[in-house]
This record gives sequence, structure tokens and C-alpha cells, in this order.
Amino acid sequence: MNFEDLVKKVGSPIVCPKQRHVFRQGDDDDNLYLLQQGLLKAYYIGNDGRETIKSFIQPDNVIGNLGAAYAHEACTFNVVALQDSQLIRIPFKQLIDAVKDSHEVAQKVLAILMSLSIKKERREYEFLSLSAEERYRAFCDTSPQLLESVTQSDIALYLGVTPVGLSRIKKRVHQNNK
Amino acid sequence: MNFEDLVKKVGSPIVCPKQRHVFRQGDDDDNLYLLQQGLLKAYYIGNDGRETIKSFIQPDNVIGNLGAAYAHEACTFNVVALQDSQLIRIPFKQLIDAVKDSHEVAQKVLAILMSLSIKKERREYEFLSLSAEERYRAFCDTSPQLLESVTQSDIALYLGVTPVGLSRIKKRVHQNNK
DNA sequence: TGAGCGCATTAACCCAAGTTAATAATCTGG
DNA sequence: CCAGATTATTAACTTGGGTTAATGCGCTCA
Repeated sequence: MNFEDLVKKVGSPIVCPKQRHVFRQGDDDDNLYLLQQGLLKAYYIGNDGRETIKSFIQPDNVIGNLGAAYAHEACTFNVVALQDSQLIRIPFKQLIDAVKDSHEVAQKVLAILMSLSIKKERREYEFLSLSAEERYRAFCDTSPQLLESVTQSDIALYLGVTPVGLSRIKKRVHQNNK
Repeated sequence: MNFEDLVKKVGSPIVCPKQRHVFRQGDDDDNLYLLQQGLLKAYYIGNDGRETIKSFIQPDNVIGNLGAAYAHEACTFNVVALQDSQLIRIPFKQLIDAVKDSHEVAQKVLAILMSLSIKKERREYEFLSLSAEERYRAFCDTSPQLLESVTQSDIALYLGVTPVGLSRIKKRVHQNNK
């Protein structure tokens, strides 16, 4: 069976209007979600109650709590729709089982995991090696579409600064570029 | 074929004395390395020439530049031995090919990727949501063995602060704990 | 159409961590 | 066993970003 067919067979289409959560921290959700349309954000609420943003998810990407799905732990983060979204829910276990039976599915699952890994690797690098200002510049370069569709406050929490901090960084950057 | 046998068949044992590099930033190395004995560090040299540390690798763990291995790109980081080490080099392509032929290998490769993903997820969370002092506390809790075997300077670069900064954090933490 | 809400900007003040440099402690090789 | 190198600590000064709070600017919807 190929991956497309598998998704058709074991996936359920989900409609997720703006503001609604796909899943929440603490949930027991072992699904993977394939975003077809819309925009999602994955975020943490820390012990101190503060929000930080793990990632924005754009169409044709996959989101899910791997730890939760693979090792049956509780989700460590939340996912909410920033725009009306359509996704397909795929029970992770079904994917794993299909890996056994189909090389094509195995390759595709591998590709998904690799792409997630590579993204996280880049993000790790940015936090380790770049200043907040450099992270902002990198974000502008690589994700100009998100600059349009996401509030500045959310961009700040994604970059690891406060909204006030990001406002200052922007001012600095745009001054120096003129 | 099971995973053990595959490793025996396609893996080459490597001896890596202290200070020697396993691979370097810019190399074209599509192998995975399984550490059997010793201690490695994976680190970046940024554009400004500064070092930052991506991870420490302890026995029974795997290291390799996934992006380089999977997509045939140049390595984005360096790996060097902090202690005399023994590892097994496994061409990534052989693993991928074996995924097609063996469910057991597929499961194992999946498990390796999941464990890498989960580690990166935790690290991402720590950079996003914790202060440098909290990251240091977390490090002491989760990796007390590394506190012994790694210089303070390397711990600092791993935590995303300067050695001077870590010295101050330590002082603060141990004062308050007394 | 206007009251109220959320978002972005700005200012004032504070603090954690960076930078540089000096000193002390430790390790290492000849 | 010593000399030089590496590592850790401490101090003095600087700076980026946090915090709080005030202000202004659109939204929305009643």
C-alpha cells in the first residue's frame, strides 16, 4: 500500500476553526496530524504560566507529539488553529504498523521524521549560536509569509523574546538598514 | 536480518583517541556512528568563530549528521572525542536499504529517530522556556555524570552561556541552596 | 458610531549575562 | 619536578532584553 492510500484508509478529516485546539498539554493523543489548509501554532505553557511558541505549522506539514504518540506519554505542548484549518488525523500506531508491511510507507515515515529532525536541528542551532536580533533577521529571511499572518507577539514568543523586546529589535534592525 | 547482525555486517569499528575528530563541519559524511565506549561532543563553530555545543554523546547512543546523511548535504557541525572512544560506523544508506527488507531493522531505526527527536524536543523546550540558571539546574539533575567528566567551559557552551556566566550562575545556585 | 478590546510602540528602570582582564588553581609534557 | 598551558574565579564595566506602565491605533460588534 502506498502512503496516499494509507492516509485515505486510516486518516480522519478534521475541521478546526480558528482558536480551537487540536490537542492540549497533558492530553493523551497518539495521533499525527497532516495539515491540509490553514495555520497552526504549537506552544508550551511553562510552570510560571508563560507561553512560548514551539513552531508554526503550515499546509503540507505534519504535527503531533512524537513522545506522546510513540511512548504513550502525555502531550508536552498545545496545538491551536490560528486560522480556520483542515487536517487529517492519523493514529500513530497505524503508521508504525504499516511500516512493517510497506516499504513505501516506511520510506515516507522516514522522510517525515527526517524533515522534523532537520527543522529542530536548525532551531537548536539558532538558539545556541544566534542572538535574538539574528534570529529575527533569519526569521524574516526564511518565513516572510508568516510575518504577514502571525501577530508580532506570537513571533516574539517564537523567537524567545517578549513582545516588547521584539518591538525594540525591529526598530533597531530597520533603522540600521536604511 | 536483525539489527545486531546488520551492524555487524555493514558497520566498521572505529577507534577515536581523545581530541581526534569523528567528522567536521563541511565534511561530506553520510554515516551514522554508534558510540560503544568513551565520550564525544558535537559542536558548532559559528560565523563569528565562536564555539557552541550541540550535545554530548555517551555510550550506546548514536550520532551523525542526519541532514548530511539523508539529503547528501555537508555536515553542519563537528564531532570530537573528549575521551578515548570506540565507535561503529554505519553507512546511512545501508540502514535505509535495510529498512526495506527487515521489519526489525525498520523498528529499530524508527526507535533511534524517535529517541533523537525526543531529545531535541526537550532541548528546544529548555531554550525556549527556561532561563540559563534553570537550564543549569536541569543539567545537574539529569546529567550528574557529565558534571564530572566535562569541563565547566564545555558545560557553559552547552547551556548557551559563556564560561564566566556559568561561574556566576554556579555561585548563585550553591549559595542559595545552603 | 462609539465603547471596549487586543495589539504594537515607547519610556523608565532593573538585572542577568557578555566582555575584558587579572589572578588563582590545575593539568600536562618534557 | 618544573614551565607553560589550560581552566576556573572574580571584578569592573557595558549592554540586551525583561518588567511595568502609559499611550495610541485599529478592530469588532452591539
